[in-house]
Amino acid sequence: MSSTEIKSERYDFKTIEAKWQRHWQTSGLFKAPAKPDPKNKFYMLEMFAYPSGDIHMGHFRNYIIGDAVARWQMMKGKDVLHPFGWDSFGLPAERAAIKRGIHPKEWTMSNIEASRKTLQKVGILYDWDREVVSSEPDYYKWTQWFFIQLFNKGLAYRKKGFVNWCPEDKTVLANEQVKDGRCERCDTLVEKKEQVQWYFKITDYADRLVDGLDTLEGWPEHLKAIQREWIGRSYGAEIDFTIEESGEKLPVYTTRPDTIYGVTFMAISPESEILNSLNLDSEKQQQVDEYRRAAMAKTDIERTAASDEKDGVFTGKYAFNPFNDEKVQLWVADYVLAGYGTGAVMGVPAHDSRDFTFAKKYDIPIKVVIHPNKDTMLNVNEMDDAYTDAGPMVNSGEFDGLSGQEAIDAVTEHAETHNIGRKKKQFKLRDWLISRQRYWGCPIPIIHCRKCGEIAVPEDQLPVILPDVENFIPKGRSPLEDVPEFVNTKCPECGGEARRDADTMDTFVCSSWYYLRYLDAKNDKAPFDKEKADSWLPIDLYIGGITHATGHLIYFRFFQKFLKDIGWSNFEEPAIKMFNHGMVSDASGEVMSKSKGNVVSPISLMDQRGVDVTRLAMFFTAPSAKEVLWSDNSLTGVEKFVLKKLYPLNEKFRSSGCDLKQYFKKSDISESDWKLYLKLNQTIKRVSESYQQLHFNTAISALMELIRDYEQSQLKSDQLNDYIIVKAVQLIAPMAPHLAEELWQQFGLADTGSIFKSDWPEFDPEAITSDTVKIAVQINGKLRDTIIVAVDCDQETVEKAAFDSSRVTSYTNQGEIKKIIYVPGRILNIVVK
RNA sequence: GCGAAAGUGGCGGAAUUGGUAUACGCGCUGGAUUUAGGAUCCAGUUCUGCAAGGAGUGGGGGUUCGAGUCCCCCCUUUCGCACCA
Repeated sequence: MSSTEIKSERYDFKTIEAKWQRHWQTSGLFKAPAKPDPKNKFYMLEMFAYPSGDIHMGHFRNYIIGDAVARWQMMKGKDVLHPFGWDSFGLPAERAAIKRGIHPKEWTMSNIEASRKTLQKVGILYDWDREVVSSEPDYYKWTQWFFIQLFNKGLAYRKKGFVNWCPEDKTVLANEQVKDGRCERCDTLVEKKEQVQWYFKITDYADRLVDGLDTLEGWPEHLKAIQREWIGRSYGAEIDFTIEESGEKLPVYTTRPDTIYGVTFMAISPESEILNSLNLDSEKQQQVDEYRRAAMAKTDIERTAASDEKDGVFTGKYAFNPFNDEKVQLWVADYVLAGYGTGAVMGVPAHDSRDFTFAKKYDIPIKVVIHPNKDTMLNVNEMDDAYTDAGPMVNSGEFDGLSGQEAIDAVTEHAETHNIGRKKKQFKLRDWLISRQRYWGCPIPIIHCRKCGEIAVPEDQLPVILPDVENFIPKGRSPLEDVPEFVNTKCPECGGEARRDADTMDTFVCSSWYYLRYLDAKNDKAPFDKEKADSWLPIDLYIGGITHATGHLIYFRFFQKFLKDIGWSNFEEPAIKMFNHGMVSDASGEVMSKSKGNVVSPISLMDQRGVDVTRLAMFFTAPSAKEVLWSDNSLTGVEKFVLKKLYPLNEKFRSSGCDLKQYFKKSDISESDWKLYLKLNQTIKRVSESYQQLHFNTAISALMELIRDYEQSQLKSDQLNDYIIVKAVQLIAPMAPHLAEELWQQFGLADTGSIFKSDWPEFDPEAITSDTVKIAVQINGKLRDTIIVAVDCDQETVEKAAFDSSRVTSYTNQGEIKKIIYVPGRILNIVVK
């Protein structure tokens, strides 16, 4: 007979778990009201999940945090909304379906079924009535509706451009989906292709996306920093250079207009259109064409890998610096990015490292126009890198002597008044490329008519249904292209022959608004009802991985802002608090993965040791934000605690019928009982604070201490005995819900309803501090003794008590007492010299 | 290279934010019980020292009566950005 079986005779977790999971579902414990009291609501949300069918330790951790918080908030009397749904469109489903030779829809739906059951088995409570499935027409109808709203405002548009192309997945990717020049999903090197694609004009919201971060006090600073950097706002000036002969304007963006007199060349990106209109000599033209071809054939990695290598080709043409009419060489160089600024830069080798490297390589003149300060001069021949800091301008005509922001402002102002430039703000953020050449996604609701152009599908004709097709294997162009009954249609404007857009949307579009659909999931007239949605918004706590910092977490903020602009919401930001939990790795710190064979399934663990034990073990191992190095040893301590201490409380309960709402009075109970009552109230305080910070590990250790002290004392008062037991069980309930609910019933309290409908314990402010305190007595800051005194004791009495100790006097006798510092209730420090 | 966060026993981690460092748990050591193993119970467990004592929160300096906590320099680790002009 194994030990587990012996234990389970007493704590039969399988029966208990099944019983309460059934009960919570049938009683609708987590059914949220349609409209809550906005001042007393809590919207708890974990990130939209792809239905993979199983659940790994990382998911498990994510979900139990959300579950514990939701249950806790419910006990605190809040109207709680805790919904769940499935991000079911996209590549993984399609890939899995191809592998198994079944349709993605079939695969998706059976996975959702399995995943939902798993979550229920883990005891995670959601309001399943609000479940959404992004690949179902009743959901993606509204994804299309959003597209059309954006389209109508000019925020969804098509343009030709160089895009990231993944040759493995045979689709284009957004900038956010390319990591280190590789496809985020399959790690294939991304190529560049010039194609017409759909974009969302997120750059229109760039300022608000940056500025809004300052209002998000509940978001981790680290995460906000990542977003700020990604959006990459910078201030500078655009300055118009002029091309020799043609006189054509060639504007450049610079953050350092104060270096304008140091320009010795200009460089244009190989992708730039300007190069086509330069009228180059045939020899130069050939060299330039060849360079452009070579540069564009390179992947981003190749182009950026050797970042200290800079190369380019001289075009044979010149441009004029509008500030001093100096003639400078015009180059093509692939270190200049096409998508940023104007796709051309002014080269200031003395004050920009990249320009410096480039100029050195091609013997382009270097001209110093900034000095570190008035007394330190730069000598071109001695420079081995550019001087990029601020400093007084020199060799700059009327601007000499100005420095820093003052210099920048003066130069910019000069440019503006002479109409040769202007103040400019730039962003690194690009528009969001949302079209994909894949089958399993939300169709783009646009009809292309030869006469009328791009026409949005009228709203009453939504959804544009994704047709059921046999052959959805990616081949480099949209599979829907080859479905005539889908593509061929009539123009809604003129009624003539027209074609449907055959691309599907990036799944990140689907997940940009799902949090709103939960608020009115069944609405077939609108994506949601504004009143209902605004009564729940914003999300009070949003839990998910930091990996989405520059993707989803920017996109959904963009959508919320857009909704506000079109009058569909009163809120500017979707989530007031964001929390990133740490990863779960194996015991040696390796990420768990199938190929490494180190994956621990939370499901089999829970089968063997119980859901609540597994939950508590995960909570206890580390604070939620930190990485967990999981080993099954993590279970040992909490398992003992549950089996030997917590569950056996049912035998210690005395059924005294105590009043849970009352506080005890010191005069009514014995001194030793009072001591434990103090411990209880300190524990309530500590545990509540721990929940607030999602530091469940310290909540558990506080409860372990309480139960330890409880067992060591024999309580005289039956009332207090029961009071402490019940409060302790309430305190652990959000983390170990089945166990707590079971004990609650065994205590005979179930008549009043679920433990999660009971009042979260409040500490008795009269019973936080004991009336005696231990004071540390220090000599010169070093602990020498401790004394116990009354809490309201004055300094004189404490000193007297301290000097009664020979351990203290043996030090004070060795010198003169210079000073005595007393921190009431804590420390007495005697300075001896 | 730039930016951010972190560094506490053998291990996971605590420390009311400047006030008794190492709570709670794991592991380990000794003892009890047991035919044995496992399980359980009791005691111990930062290092050093027989002890009194001394040292001690990555290293070095500083502020303070008092520093894991604040300031400066350095080292290490993790993460993010990486030609954004």
